[in-house]
Amino acid sequence: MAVQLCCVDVRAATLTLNRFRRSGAGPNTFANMDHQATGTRKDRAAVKADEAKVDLIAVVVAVNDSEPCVLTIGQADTLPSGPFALEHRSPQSGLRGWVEQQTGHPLGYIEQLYTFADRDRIGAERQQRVISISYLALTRKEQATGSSKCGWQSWYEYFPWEDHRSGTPPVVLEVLRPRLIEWADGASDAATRRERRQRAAIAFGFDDRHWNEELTLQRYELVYEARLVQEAGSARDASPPTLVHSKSMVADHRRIVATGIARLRSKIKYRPVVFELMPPLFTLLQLQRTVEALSGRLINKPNFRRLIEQQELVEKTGETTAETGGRPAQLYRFRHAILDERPVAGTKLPLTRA
Amino acid sequence: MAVQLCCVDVRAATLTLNRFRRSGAGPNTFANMDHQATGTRKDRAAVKADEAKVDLIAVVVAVNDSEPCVLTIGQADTLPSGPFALEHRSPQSGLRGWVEQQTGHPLGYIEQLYTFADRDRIGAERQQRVISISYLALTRKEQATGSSKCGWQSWYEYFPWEDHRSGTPPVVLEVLRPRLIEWADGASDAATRRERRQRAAIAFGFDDRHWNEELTLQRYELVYEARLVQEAGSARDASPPTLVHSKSMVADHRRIVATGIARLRSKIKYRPVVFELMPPLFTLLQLQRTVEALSGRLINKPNFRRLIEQQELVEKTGETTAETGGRPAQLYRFRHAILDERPVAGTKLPLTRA
DNA sequence: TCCAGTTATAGTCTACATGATTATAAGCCA
DNA sequence: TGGCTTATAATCATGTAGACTATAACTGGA
Repeated sequence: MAVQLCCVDVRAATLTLNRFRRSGAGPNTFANMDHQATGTRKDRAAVKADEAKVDLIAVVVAVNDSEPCVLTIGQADTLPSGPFALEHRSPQSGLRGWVEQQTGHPLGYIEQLYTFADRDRIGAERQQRVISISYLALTRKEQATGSSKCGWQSWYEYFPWEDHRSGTPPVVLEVLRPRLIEWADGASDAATRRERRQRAAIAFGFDDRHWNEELTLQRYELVYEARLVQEAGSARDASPPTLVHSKSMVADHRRIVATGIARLRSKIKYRPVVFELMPPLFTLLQLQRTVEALSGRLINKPNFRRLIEQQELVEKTGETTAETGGRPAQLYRFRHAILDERPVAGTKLPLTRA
Repeated sequence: MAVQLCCVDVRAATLTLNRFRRSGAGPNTFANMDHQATGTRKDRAAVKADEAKVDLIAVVVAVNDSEPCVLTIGQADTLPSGPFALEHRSPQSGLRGWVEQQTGHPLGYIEQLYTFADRDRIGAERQQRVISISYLALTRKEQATGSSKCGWQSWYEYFPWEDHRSGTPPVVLEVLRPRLIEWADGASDAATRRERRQRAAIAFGFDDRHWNEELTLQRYELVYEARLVQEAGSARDASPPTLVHSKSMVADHRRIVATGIARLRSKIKYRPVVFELMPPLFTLLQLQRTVEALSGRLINKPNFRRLIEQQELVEKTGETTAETGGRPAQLYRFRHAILDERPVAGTKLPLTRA
């Protein structure tokens, strides 16, 4: 039990983990649906087995002016997505099509995030399962064709507690901490109380622990479980929860964004994916600011430069730019060749928490 | 172009990458099907859009006597799998059901590997897409209920070039290297020849490069592209390829196993998943042998012990065992508590290649 | 013109982790 | 008893990460 709980894939499978926790602990809309559905569906299984609708959904990320952004449609509360249709050659190409159609934005780098299948979204009319394959895409804003159908939102609008570039944001200690402690103490048995407190402390770095920027998904799971975000819903709850101020999204889209952030924050440390978000020419400080925007924490400048330069990930162009205010900076470009030279060339970054 | 090619997710998406390469270069069964199908399907799309069969498929791993094994059915050439049916509460539970039914083996730890959707498996009768969600599962052999329906196969039967515990295996330098060079030189243009040579050198550590055990999938992709494994097929080929001696599997199951191996080899370095494969009590050498079995390379003993002990991942039981031949060894157990104490407690292992 | 402020860039120092190696202890078996 | 096995402790050299300092080059305003 403990074994399985703890060793589930950090990246995204925590979802399953927490679903399990929820369904085991008290009334929850999702968990209930789960049980009901299981009963009624079994009869149908023989008739119309294993048919499913497959959705493709994208977390498209860009960084502009040191602000990491995610591409949305609707009221800035929906991720671009669409069904995986037979005419699509591959899910990736299908995703490109949907995103371009809905936002006018062409995609470059795409990587699969996670396939969500255990949430109980049932097809509108018939008893049908919906499976969502989520993807992380990296681009630059400028590549947009000026379509106004879409919007770029700073991802810290949805996760204000994730930005630690100017120190721990007030919301963490002033709002989240007391609320989470409240939530922890609201558990019926002592074991759960202790476990909840510890989870919160680990995820948010309470009690002299260090902040770990990669735990974005775990943190979202916590505020969700503690019903501090709108998506968690407040129906049938005796004590209406006071929400933490943050922008919400439809369905579980915010959770998917959290999954994407966590993946990206982890990945920039061992693969040179940051460059997908950079313009062709850039200064080292611009590069640093981009990494800082993504990871949500500041980096020591000399160390950053040293690491980047000694890895031969970039090369000088000879040109300089004076747009930075102070002494003109060298303009660098990404050395694409590095990817052919070294096995799985990593971008080591000075982001290893103490 | 180069950007996207190189930055695709190493873990599994290399599949897409290489599919792309193949379809761009010469006749290939898969690539051709791709094109044909795209044409005929488009008409149907409006009528019966986005319906799909979803398959669950498992790479179940166990280690016995320093031999890493994968659970198979049939002629040791098939992974346990089955359709994701409406009666399944979640894909994980569905997978557990299928594996237990087909092999009699209960599963503990499960993590999602990758969702394959772009390969052109079409439903037998009707034009229908098949999506496979693959999972990596870790257990121990003893947990089997003695069902004879299944078989455990050393994964080095399928990938003989992956075991470097007694140095570089002869097959690499004596067979693979010349064949791959042959294949590289068989390309029509010089650029492709150079690129192929470099890919082979990186993946297999030729030309004084270091062996990187995590590149299992890339290596399989190479031998597949060079048509050195049976799955690649030899029909319609002027020069019948000479196969490298290795056990093959149905469809793309071997590729899925390669994906699982790569994931596991990477994961044991930063998360304490090895313990899922260990008995409750074990000696440090047994633990080391297990890690060595998985990674396919030897580890420095004192360093391994130091790393394991200082991370407080294990604790002494006080008991000792004399079954090891020499001086009796302390029996340890995994400290499950560590998972609650530390954020995302990692198992650092002295496997960082120089 | 000079100074304050900004950024760029080079270099230093320390602590610690890693890799390689050696030494000693404790059992078995011939 | 001695030689074999393995366990376990300790040492040493190397390299790297993190923190810090110093200098260079430009802008804009007094």
